[in-house]
Amino acid sequence: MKKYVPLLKKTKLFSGVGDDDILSMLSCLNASVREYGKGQVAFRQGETLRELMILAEGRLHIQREDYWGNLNLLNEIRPGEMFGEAYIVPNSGPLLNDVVAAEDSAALFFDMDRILTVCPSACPFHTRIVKNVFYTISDKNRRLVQKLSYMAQRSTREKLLSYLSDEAKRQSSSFFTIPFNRQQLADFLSVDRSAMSNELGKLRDEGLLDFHKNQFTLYEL
Amino acid sequence: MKKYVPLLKKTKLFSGVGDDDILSMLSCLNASVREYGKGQVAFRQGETLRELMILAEGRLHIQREDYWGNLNLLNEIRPGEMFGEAYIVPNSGPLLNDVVAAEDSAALFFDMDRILTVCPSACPFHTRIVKNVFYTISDKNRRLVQKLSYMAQRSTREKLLSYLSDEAKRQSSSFFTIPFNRQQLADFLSVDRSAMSNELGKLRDEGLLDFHKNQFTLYEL
DNA sequence: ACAAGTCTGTTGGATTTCCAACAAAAATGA
DNA sequence: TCATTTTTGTTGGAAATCCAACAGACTTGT
Repeated sequence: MKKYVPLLKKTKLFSGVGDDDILSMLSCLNASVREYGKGQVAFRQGETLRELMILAEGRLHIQREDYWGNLNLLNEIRPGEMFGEAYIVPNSGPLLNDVVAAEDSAALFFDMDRILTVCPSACPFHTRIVKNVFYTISDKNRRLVQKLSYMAQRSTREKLLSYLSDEAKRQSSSFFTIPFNRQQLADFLSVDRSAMSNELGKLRDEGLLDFHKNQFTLYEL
Repeated sequence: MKKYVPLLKKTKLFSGVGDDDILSMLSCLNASVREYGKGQVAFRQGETLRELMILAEGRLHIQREDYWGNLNLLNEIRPGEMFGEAYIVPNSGPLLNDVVAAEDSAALFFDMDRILTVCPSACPFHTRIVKNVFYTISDKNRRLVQKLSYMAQRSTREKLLSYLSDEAKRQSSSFFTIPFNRQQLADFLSVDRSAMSNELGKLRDEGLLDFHKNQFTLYEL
C-alpha cells in the first residue's frame, strides 16, 4: 500500500495531506487494492456503489450498453483519477454505466461511509478529505454545465464558437491556446473531425478568427 | 423573511429542517432578500459569486453571451430552486454566464462562507445543511453526466435510444412514462422537434418501440 | 357542443453533417 | 538527412438534420 503514497499525494482527494497522514488515512478509510485484467468488469450497470476508487495503474473505461446492446464509450479514467465521488451520498441509486478495464489495471478502494462519517479516532485530516471531495464534485459540476452548454448547440459552427468564446473568457484574452488537437477537440464537442476542420476554415475565411495549430485568435465583428 | 419559511421547507437546502430551526438558520446564515425587476441582471458573467441563492418568486434565466454577442438560454430557475451551489467552494473562479430576471423576481441570499464554516454558536442543523448541499451537488453531477451521454450521441435516433434506454433502466421496466411532451423532449435532447417526431415514427415502424403520448414501450431485437 | 388553442405527426426543400478518401504539412525517430 | 508516422485541411457524394408549413388529434374553457 505504501508504494502508492507518491501517487495519492498528487490526487485531488488527498490534496494538502502529508505523506505520514496519508498512510494513517489509508487504514482509517479501510483502503484496499483490487486488480483487474484487461477486459474485466470493475463495476456493472445496476450495482450500488459503496466505495470510492482511485486508479493506480492502467486505464478504465466508463461505458454504457443500451437496451439493444449497443456499446458506447463515455469516459476514460487514468492513473490518479477518481471514480465514484458522485455516488458518495447514500441512496444515490444504482450505477447506470459499466466500468471496464481497458488494460491491466490496479485501483485503490475506500469505504464511502467512512469518508462522510467522521471517524471515531477523529483523525485530523478527515475533514480535509471531506472538503476535497466536496471541491472535486463542485468543480466537476461547473465543468459539466459548461460542456453541456457547448453540446447543446445545434451546429458544429455554434459548438466551436461557444467553446472558443469561453476559452477566450477563461484565459482573459482573445489570443489563447487550447489543450486539444483537432481530433480531440472534435471528440470533445462530439462532431466529425473533417467537418469541424472544414468549418474552422470557413470561420477563418469569414474573418471571425484565426488559428495556427492549437493557438486561436478571435476577431471582433 | 418569515413568510418564506413554507417555501424554504420544501427546498433541497433545508430538507429535514423544522420550521423553527429554519428561522434560526436564516439569521445564522446571514440571509437577505433581494428583488429584481424583469430584465434586470442578478449576476453578470465575470463576477465572483460569494452567495448561495434560492429563488422565492419569479423566474430567472441563466444565459450566455458569446464573444460576438450571440445570446443563448442555458437554464431556467423557478421558485424553490437553488443557484450557486457549484460555486460554493473558495476559488471556484468567476461566473461564465449571466443570470437575468425573466420576470419580476425575489430571491433569498445566504453567505457561502457561513455555510461551509461551522458557525460559532454551533447551531444544530448546520451540519444538516452542509450535507444537503453535498447531496444536491452530487445528485446534479450524476444527472449532468447522464444527460451529457445522451447529447454526445451524434444522431437524433441515437439520442432517443440512449435516453429511452436509460429511462427503461431507471424505471426497471420496458414500459414507462417520460416527464416530457414532444417539444420538451426535443429541447432536452437539443434536436428539432419535427425531425425527432419523424425519427420516433421510423423507430416504431421498425418495431424497436411503441408509444402513446408520453408512454413508451421498448421491444427486444 | 362549439370554438380556440395546443400538441403531434408528416412532408419537401435547403442546409449541414457525416463518411471515406486523399494530399499537404508537421512531427518523430532512426 | 531521410523515411515514416501523425496531424491537419480539403473534397464529393450519401445521409441526416433543420426549418417552415400544414393537417389532424387532442385539450381547454365557455
